[in-house]
Amino acid sequence: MPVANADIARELDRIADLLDIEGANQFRVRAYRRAARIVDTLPRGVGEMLLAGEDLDDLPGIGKDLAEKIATLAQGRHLPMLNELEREVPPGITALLSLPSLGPKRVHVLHEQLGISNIAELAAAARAGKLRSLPRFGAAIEAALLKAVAERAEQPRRIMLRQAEQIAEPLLGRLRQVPDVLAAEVAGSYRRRRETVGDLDFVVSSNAAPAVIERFVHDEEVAQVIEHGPTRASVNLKHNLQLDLRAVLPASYGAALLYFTGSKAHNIALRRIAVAKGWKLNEYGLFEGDRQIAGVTEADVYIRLGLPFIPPELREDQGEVAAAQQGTLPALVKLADIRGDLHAHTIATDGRATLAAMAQAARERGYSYLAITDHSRRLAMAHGLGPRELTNQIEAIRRLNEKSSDCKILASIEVDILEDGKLDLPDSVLKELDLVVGAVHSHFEFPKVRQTERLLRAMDNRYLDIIAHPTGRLINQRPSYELDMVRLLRAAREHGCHLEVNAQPNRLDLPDTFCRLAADAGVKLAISTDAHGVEELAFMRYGVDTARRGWLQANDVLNTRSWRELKSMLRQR
DNA sequence: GCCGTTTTCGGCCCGACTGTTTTCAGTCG
Repeated sequence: MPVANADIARELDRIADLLDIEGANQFRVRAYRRAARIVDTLPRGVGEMLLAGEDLDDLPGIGKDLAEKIATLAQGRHLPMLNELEREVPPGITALLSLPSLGPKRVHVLHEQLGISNIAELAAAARAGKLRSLPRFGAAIEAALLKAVAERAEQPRRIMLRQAEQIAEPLLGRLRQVPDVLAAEVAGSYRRRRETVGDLDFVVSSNAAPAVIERFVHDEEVAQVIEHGPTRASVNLKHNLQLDLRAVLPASYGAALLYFTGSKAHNIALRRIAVAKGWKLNEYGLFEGDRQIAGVTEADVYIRLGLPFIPPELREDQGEVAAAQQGTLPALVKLADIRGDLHAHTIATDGRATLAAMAQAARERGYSYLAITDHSRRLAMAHGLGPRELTNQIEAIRRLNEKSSDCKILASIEVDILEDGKLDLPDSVLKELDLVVGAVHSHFEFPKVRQTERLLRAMDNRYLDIIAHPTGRLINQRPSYELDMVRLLRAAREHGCHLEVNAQPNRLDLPDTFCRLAADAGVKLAISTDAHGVEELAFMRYGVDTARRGWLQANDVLNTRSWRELKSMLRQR
């Protein structure tokens, strides 16, 4: 049984932590952290890559030594080096690093001088007042640690992008109203449109930074000020989310926006380019000696570095810098490219709007088509349609299309893929539809091979056009079922079947990394909202965000096409 | 530990803020 990439990455991070506490060379520590991140973001399993005979040390940042260690971990074997480390440093000690103001140096001191190796021991020592006399400790840190340990149970986790929007947008609106604020933007993973957000990063352009910061820390949403200087503040919001605010002069706004949008790895890649040219890049600009040569806008900085503008969604150090240098950045799909929606429900099953209302809403969005995809009968909790009800709905759709022709309603279905891979409706019914969307709603627990073959079997049905929410994951709630994505993509390509990018904010499924893999495999994707009400048709933009993070261009997406073109790409009726 | 349009050795991204200090180390992003 191969070890999951995330588990390998965790081990590498643990090694980095232990080395760090031991006082190892910082660049060695960094190499392990970098390797952890690389493994964690690989679109494919390490075990799988090794079986295919691929060399891990072809990956930039992975050399001979780390390649061997990763291979060992992938086979579920122990690293002698890790055993060695754990003899010197108790393994549980790394948990201490998660506490504020505790880094490797102070944790090292705690262990050396007081023998502390876990959070309980730390709390006891803090209560006894033993920490304040340690070097580089004091009464303030001792108190902060006691407080942190007490609050540790309610650690906030990353929240979904849509939730973050609902907190960030009103705040941003208020910030832009402040007189001395010339411009303000939310940067960070929010601007990169990651599916979840760990904190909010606000960047402000102003000639009066201290006043802006001062005013902001008194905003009604601020629960606690963590730190507060003339150009920067960190606060906790009432929503239990941290917000970092940074204010710079207009001349530095582009550089600051670039810097705080990240990702950190992308920034490092850019700085390396700057250094190679003998320059320096920081949040104030690009500098030749003391002279600023770029930084008013982000594009400025990129151009001066010899690169085209790189959209925030691509800034993950996943090859975008090299692509920019070679002039092969993708022209990412845009919301305006979308011409219709291929997954939507009505009150016939679990939707909240009528067929007519959904059709009208699609027309108002300027769509050329909307597929009505109610559930099939197996999904009893959604009052799934049987053959007779579906036939009635097809009739109703035809009548609707006769009345109005500017937005075609497609007769479709979200048909259940049964546990053996058969579809939940007979072919005689499916062939009457304009489009067939299939989905897994049961037996998420199947092992990988069985689940994969179930989906391959479903694709054997010549009427299945699109597999909806292909991994089945719900963000922060339910992991993906086990699935061999490479095998699925290969089969989809061979069968001319397509996959969905479900735009529901808690699904975003296919996830971004798999979108990229799908496009590379030549599989076309439908970006669909799975709307259960008229307002959810607006979720399309989240699907487009995910697609853009997956490097998709308009050509990779089915519903950037007219219905005529799209129809010719569906499977033969 | 990785890596190479000056290098196979000697570099490796950069700065703000805090609490500890009496000039700065450590943490954090």
